[in-house]
Amino acid sequence: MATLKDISRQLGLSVTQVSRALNDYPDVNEATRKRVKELASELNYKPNMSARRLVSGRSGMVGLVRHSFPGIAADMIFHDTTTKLSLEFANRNRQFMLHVSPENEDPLKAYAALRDSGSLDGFVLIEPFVDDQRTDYLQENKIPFVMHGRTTDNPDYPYYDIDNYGVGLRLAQHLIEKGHETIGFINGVQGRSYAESRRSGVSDALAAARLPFYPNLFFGGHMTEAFGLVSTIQMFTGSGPRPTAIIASNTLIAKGIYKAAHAMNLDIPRDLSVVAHDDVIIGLRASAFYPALTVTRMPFDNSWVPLAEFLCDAIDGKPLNELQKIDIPPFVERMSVAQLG
Amino acid sequence: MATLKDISRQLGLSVTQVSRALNDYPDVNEATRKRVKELASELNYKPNMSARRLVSGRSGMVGLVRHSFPGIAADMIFHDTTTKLSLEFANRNRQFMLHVSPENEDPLKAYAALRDSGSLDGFVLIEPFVDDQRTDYLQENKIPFVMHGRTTDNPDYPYYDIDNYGVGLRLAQHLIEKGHETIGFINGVQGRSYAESRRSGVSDALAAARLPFYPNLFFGGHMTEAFGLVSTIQMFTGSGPRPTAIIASNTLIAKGIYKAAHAMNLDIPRDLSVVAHDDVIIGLRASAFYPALTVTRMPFDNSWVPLAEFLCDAIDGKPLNELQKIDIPPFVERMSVAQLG
DNA sequence: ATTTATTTCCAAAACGTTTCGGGAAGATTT
DNA sequence: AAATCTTCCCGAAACGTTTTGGAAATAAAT
Repeated sequence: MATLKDISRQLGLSVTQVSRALNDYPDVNEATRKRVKELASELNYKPNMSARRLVSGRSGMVGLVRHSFPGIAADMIFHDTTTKLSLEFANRNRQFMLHVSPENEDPLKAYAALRDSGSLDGFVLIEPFVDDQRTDYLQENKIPFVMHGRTTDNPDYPYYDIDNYGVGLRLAQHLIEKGHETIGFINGVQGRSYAESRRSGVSDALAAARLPFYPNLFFGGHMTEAFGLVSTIQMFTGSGPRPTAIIASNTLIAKGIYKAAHAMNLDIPRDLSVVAHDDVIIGLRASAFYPALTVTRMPFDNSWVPLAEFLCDAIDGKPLNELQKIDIPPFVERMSVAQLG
Repeated sequence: MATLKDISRQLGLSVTQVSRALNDYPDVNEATRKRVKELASELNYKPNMSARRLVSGRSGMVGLVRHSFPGIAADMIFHDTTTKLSLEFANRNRQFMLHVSPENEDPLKAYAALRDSGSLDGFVLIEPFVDDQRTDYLQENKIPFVMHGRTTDNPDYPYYDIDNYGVGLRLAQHLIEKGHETIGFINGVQGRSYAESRRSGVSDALAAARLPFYPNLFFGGHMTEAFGLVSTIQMFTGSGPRPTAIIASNTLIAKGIYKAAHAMNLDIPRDLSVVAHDDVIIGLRASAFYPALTVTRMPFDNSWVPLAEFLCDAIDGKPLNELQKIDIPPFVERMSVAQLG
């Protein structure tokens, strides 16, 4: 409720000087600064954000836009994302807006509307597709953003990602080293860039070993336990070759594979080997699988700090080369792979 | 980027008149209004929110504050709440801020800081306790809010709630009518107002039938499947009387009861009857239990529209009596209760 | 004694909108 | 012909900051 004017009046100073005192400008007497700050905290002065924004052109707010869809309430990873990002931004004195847009609305419209109205400084983008329209649009309109993932190998915008190509490569190589030749792969949704990168990695590893990539042993879809289970059963009931090992794109899928193996009386790893990438999803520890699951491991939680930091820095105009990071998930060998031959 | 001034200059009008034209004031010629609106949309004019806020004193933004805690990522109901509320507010042209405050921070401070800085018009409060500090604080500081639930029976602030006393009463009465005399109750966290109300309902129903309320058959805690399972087993392995029926405060708990019964070789409903309140949590349909679960039923999803509406209306100054609503969950009898005696 | 720095301050403009108090022109009533 | 409505418009103030371009006073250097 108290304004700069109130403080300046009570202290016999100008509004200017009060503002400068509070913002730690050098050209104000230390004694004055002290008086100002004391009175400010006594009056419980809080700068009016709207006024500050109006003059600075910044809102101090960042946002995340997502389409509503029927299963949104069940999307734990999205939930994790929103809460953790909100916390990270709060720590950086930025406010976090969650905008869930109606299903029928153009997603790009939401970005523009939020930015043009001056209420948002930038965005966190999640779940990129290989062919993603948002990056072009935002770049054209000079709207700052940071991407969780990448659309291409070496994009010209801020991002945090993990080496998904390496994940696919490493997991496949491990199975190959162990003598496997008929390898299944249950991946994430086709078109999602992380999924395509992993696919390339797997594909290149197989090609390098002159092993075939069987189309009927490859599945792409939403990474749930049910999807892993159904896909595994299809691999074993179809007409094509049966796999001796399966690569899972996350631990939920791996869980489904374990359940399918159990249902079909297959022993892991004797009859079927399994490897996966482990995002360290809550309530699902790869080391607690039986037998313990061999994985590449990189917690999702490692993303939030760089994402928040990069976005804040991007808004503040830091150069691009300091706003990009790729983590390489270490490989953790456990008990879920058998040596063949 | 385009401002009122740009439009006024191009049209040879005053800024005033352009503003009034766009805001549908009556004292502007229809022809003029049309010209203005056309040019505005052609220039892709979006009113600057900061400026509008500065003069109106409102921000057009509402928020939800929650403490971070270790299990926050697993809290599906909270996730449901945030996404659905964000959507509802977006539909009402309000923006939704999610503020997850650090664990060590005073929650009340966050409310004050957000309000005083003029960046938020009001709050949605969730998960009230019987002894909740927030309502007093917010009312004292004249900060608008709406409560999901109630702290007392007939509070003087906007809220949406269900008749939790009635839920407890109805479920207990049903078991009593069926001849049950030794009834267990697995409730939500003690001190949460919905849990205390249900407890009163159950307690009153038992008292009216002159039946005892066994302390060792009563459990209160976080409503998870694990909690239901463990509590049930404790009821049957303790030294006190064994229940013939259990009331569960939600369907997750009921699921735990079913699992415990299965593990202990108890048949539902022959050896143990179960009733529950059903919030219609995603992925857990009471009608798909085996045997189908008898419940009082009121979807959580019914809350979002009144909550969003009440908060918007409260900010706009509507009278209190139009901002309160209590839904009464209908009773749905299925197959999980046996007739005794 | 004059110039040159340094320190500490301020008035005024600017950001983009809404709102208040009129005012001019034309139409309608006395 | 004068007075009274309508209709349509506008200038100026206000909201609370930050920023710009100095200015006054004192200290230091010439």
